[in-house]
Amino acid sequence: MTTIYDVAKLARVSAKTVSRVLNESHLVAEETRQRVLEAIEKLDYHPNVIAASLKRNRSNMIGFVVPYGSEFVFQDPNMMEQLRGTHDYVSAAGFELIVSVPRHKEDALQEALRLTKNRNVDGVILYPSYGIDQIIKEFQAKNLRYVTLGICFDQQKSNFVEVDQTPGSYFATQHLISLGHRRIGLLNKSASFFMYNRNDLLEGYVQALKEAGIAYIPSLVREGNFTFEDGYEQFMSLYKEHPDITAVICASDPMTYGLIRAIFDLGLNLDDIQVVAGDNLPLTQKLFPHLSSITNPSYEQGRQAGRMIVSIVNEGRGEVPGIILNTEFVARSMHSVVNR
Amino acid sequence: MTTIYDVAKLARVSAKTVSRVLNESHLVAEETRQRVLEAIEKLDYHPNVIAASLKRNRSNMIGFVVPYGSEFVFQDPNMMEQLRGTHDYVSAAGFELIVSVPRHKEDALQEALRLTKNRNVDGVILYPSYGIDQIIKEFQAKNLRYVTLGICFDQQKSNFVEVDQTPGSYFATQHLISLGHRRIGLLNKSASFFMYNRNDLLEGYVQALKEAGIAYIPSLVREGNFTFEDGYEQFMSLYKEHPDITAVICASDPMTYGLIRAIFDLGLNLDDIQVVAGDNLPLTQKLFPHLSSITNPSYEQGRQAGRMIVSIVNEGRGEVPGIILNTEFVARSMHSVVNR
DNA sequence: TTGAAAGCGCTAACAC
DNA sequence: GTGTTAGCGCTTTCAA
Repeated sequence: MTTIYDVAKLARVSAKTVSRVLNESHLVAEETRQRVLEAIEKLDYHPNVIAASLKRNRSNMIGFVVPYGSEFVFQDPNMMEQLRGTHDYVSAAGFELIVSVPRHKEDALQEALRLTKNRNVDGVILYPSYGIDQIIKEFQAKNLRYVTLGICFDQQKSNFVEVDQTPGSYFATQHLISLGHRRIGLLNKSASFFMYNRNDLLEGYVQALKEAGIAYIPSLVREGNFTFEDGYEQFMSLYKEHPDITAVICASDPMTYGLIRAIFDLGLNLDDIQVVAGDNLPLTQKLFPHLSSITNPSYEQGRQAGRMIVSIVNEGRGEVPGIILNTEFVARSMHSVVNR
Repeated sequence: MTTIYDVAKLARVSAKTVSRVLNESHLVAEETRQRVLEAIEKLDYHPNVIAASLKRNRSNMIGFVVPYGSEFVFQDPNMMEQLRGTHDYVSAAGFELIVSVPRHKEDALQEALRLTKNRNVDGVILYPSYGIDQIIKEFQAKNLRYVTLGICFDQQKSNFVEVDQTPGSYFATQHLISLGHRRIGLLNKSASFFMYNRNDLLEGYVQALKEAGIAYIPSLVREGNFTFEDGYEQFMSLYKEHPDITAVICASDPMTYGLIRAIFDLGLNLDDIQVVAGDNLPLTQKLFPHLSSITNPSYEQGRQAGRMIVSIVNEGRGEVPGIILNTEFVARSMHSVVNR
């Protein structure tokens, strides 16, 4: 196996000079540099990054740790968008991305700690889930690098990238009201996903209703865990209780698919119930091009988390201010109630 | 930072004994072992995997390298299923998984070589794409570890996990024929995806037609790159040329979605055109529960590739026999032509 | 069953 | 602009 010393010998310089050419070329005389580069080329030399990592105490790897199990993660298009955003940023910044989905979701946080403490990675991106406040305290106490996708605990001021869904649901509700809808359902995310966060989707919905002078009826709001199945079942139950419902806003695209399937199974179609999709994913736009949608900046969220962890690692900072991204609303349909 | 020496000192043993407790506990007296474990606990010691990697010349990381760009990869449900299969196997075997999607697809193979030569990873899982024969030769010459998802070149006998799509398309075609269909379209994968492989989807289709005494009409077969857009456009063009078509078989689920969208946009529905989906992905089953489908063992393919690369790395073998997985066909619909 | 010493391949200090 | 020396934290002879 060819090492830096083989290159040094062939180029008639010291190992350190080879190292300089590799890492800080500008500190080396051009002539020497060329000789070294030739030797590298001739020997097909590839620096051993593991050795460099040991010396530098830096692995140039970032961990992406998610709970919920692999069948959820890799099949959830939003999580894939987040992962994609992180991958793109982090790899452009010269880091490798380690994706880790622990077997049991309870292990996720320990896994993140393990990756970091073992110096496998320079920092991790994490999902808030049960028990994370303790883990974050440990990260902070030990000065380990982390960023969370969402807020972990009350008063958290730093190291998070959150999405505020208030604007999306507010404008969606407003739009539906302007089309004449009065009985508007909301398939909300479930309370267990809020962590210490406010119930933003509901807030936007309630505010828009209030401004229009429409009574807020709690039973028009159902909760689910972002899945197809929840979307299906919650709408079935919602429709049973409120057969006069004319529009529904969804918290996620998978829920939207479940809702649409339920609509078809009830013998209805998308003209009977006005649906607002939850994420505005490419696939949803293609499959159901006429659906209005809340947009969810998943890719950007992952990307920002990547940017944040890279800057934390590169600049040695322990904390950087948290970021809040906003949802938007895209109107695509003009079906009003009276037109039906 | 606490090292193995700190633990050794506290436990009043040598560093090597601590190392033994960590790696080969059985060679240490139980009493000593307990003392060491206590010290590890007390100091919250976490072995530095980078240092161990350097010494062992083994990183315990596997690379998963794909061409096509991140917006394709992370949005393609089949690739995610493969990734999931690889992740699950590889992480259960004690490896970390590095996911790498080069910016430009032309860089993918160099990226795989780089990861391996730099000792970032112990082995890589690769997609065959243009120019891979050369790269594989380099892997073989330098005795580097790799597995390909599909066959790279003529006569390749080892280190691949391939899927043979003949059975799926054969049974799908047979099924449609038994329902009375005679004009059956095939939205095939494009020739550039075959590599040195045979055109298996077409083979199964042609054979079933032949056995039923139905003429094979080449213009009923269209090609696409597995995408929604290709499914949409190819069916539009197919239907224009063959308005008497009554059934279509798809090479992938994304193409199936495009096809279905095209059917709707033409003012037809799923009773007019009998559709056979391409992959039998969970989402497809949920969205279109009545669709018959070819099954594509993507998860298993990824898993087997993981198993293969792990055994290559662990047992130091350069080559293991290739594996060929089969597609199947799941009949879910009984719409015959005469019933319409 | 345990330990001492050497060294994996690189880079940071410090010389020159 | 370049080289020498030491050492990152672990594991591997080899000896006791």
